[in-house]
Amino acid sequence: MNAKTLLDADYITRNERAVIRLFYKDKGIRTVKEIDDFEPYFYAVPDDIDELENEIKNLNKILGTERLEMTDLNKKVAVLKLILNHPKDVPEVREQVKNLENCKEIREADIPFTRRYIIDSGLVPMEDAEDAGLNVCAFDIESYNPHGDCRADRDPILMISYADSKGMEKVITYRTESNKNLIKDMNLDPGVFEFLNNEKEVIQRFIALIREREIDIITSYNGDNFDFPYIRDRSGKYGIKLDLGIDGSEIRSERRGMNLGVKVKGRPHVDMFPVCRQAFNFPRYTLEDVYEGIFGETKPDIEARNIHEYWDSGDAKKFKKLLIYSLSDVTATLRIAETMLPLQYELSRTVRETIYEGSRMSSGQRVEQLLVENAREKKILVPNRPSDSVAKARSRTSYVGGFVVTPKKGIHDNIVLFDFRSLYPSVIISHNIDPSTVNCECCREDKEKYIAPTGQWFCKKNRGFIPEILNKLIAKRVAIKKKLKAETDEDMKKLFDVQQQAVKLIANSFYGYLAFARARWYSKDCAEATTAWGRKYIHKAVDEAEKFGFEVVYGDTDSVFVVLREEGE
DNA sequence: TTCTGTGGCCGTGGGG
DNA sequence: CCCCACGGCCACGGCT
Repeated sequence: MNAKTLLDADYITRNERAVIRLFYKDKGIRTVKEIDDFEPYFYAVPDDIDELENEIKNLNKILGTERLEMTDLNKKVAVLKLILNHPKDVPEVREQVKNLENCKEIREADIPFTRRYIIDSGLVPMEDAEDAGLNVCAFDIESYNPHGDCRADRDPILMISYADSKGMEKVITYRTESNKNLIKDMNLDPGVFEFLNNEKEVIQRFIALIREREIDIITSYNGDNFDFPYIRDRSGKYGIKLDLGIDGSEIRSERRGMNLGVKVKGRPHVDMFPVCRQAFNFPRYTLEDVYEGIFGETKPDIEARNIHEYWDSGDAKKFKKLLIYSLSDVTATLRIAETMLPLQYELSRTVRETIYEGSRMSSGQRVEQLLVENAREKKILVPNRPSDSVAKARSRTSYVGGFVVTPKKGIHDNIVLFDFRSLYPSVIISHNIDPSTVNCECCREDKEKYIAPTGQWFCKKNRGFIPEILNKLIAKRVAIKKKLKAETDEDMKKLFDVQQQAVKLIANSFYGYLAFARARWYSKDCAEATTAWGRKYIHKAVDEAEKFGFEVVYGDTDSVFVVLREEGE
């Protein structure tokens, strides 16, 4: 309860200026810090910097310019930093500047304002979250579905279940003609099961609970695309504002790829469905399957499509089953959240992203975020995102094949799995694999360079940006593991373990990032060189293993399965 | 209120 | 005429 942690950040407009708001939990108290002296900016790469500066003088909404020398891949370039008054002006101004005669291209004009602030200020969201006494809750709704699928314009919410990290559990529902005579005979704990008069009261009670319990993190299972939109739509019907934000603002849905994300201001909503889908490799990701996959236990379940029957049945046993099912869904969600959040906190801290964003990021986005942050320190110009057509063309190009060993048929005992994904970071570091060092002019005639099996060479004179960051990450992991070994306190051990896991996850994603078609720092040459060297070392390891009587039964880009053959077998 | 997924299939059209 | 590069379109999976 003694620490201060940054939960969320946004900006508002005051007197036509953007004001950043930082939502903290500080020694158990909510605080908001406002920053009113940070201005949006981006860079223009000129053909002729004097001419460009002249052209820009004719544009409105630019507060000022600054000449800077920055690095673009392996070249030094003079750029103009354009400082604006308000982030909303960026899209318009960047189009104008892009079209100026002396502007070659614009850079870093697509980094959202609050993210830019967090990067530039060095803030670490979720720092010390474990000591901030965060109140976490989970919620889940059941809705009426006599027509099969339920639709918020037609079918009411039947109950909202709630559970929080301080031990409160609730199923909030309402009396109807079919259940009113059952309730008193059901022997339910009135502290858990609340029967109100109607759906509207249920929603109001839910909102009140989030506020009264001073919830800091709201978790759900698919709340992004089901529960929150559903409650919001039903609230609208009754004229209730779903104002769960710490500042009294309503929840907001935003597009994130093909799905939605639901944002609650200052009280981050973390949806466990996308988190689990990314963290585990299960055939299905229903709450039931994920719960069983993680904990090895089944939970009480009823067929979702029959919920309306349980509600309408007028049968005490059936109705109770529905209540218990609803409660079990929310306690399962909370348990999953409590298991998954520590790593999510750490991943967010590692890439310095709010937990709302961090918990919804792909591994590629995490790597990219880390690179963008480090680029600033090193005065490196961040490459632009590829256009759709460039990304599509990239993903169409074929790659030199990975390491493949045709599976040996049969059932094998004593299988040992060698995972080579963890090999790639050291391959990248030790051969200085980077978009700025590949086939560099400075080493063209030089014998002293790293030459990949695929023919590309990598600079030995200048350290690449990506290998440097990766090296820092690996060093960080070694240091954490050292601390973990020496630690005796169980809580601290868990924290260190999560820290090293987060670093490992991100470090192991660098190779995939280089091959990722939408990456700013995409490099086919680098990706191919990495796997080619990787294959070389795998073959070496396999040959060694075979000398000692092991046999490779299956292999792919990432791993090799080896068995030990007995003498004479 | 600067940012928006990804991969596969299929029809089209231009170049060899 | 064939091939392939390109762009448009669709589905994916979870909640009830």
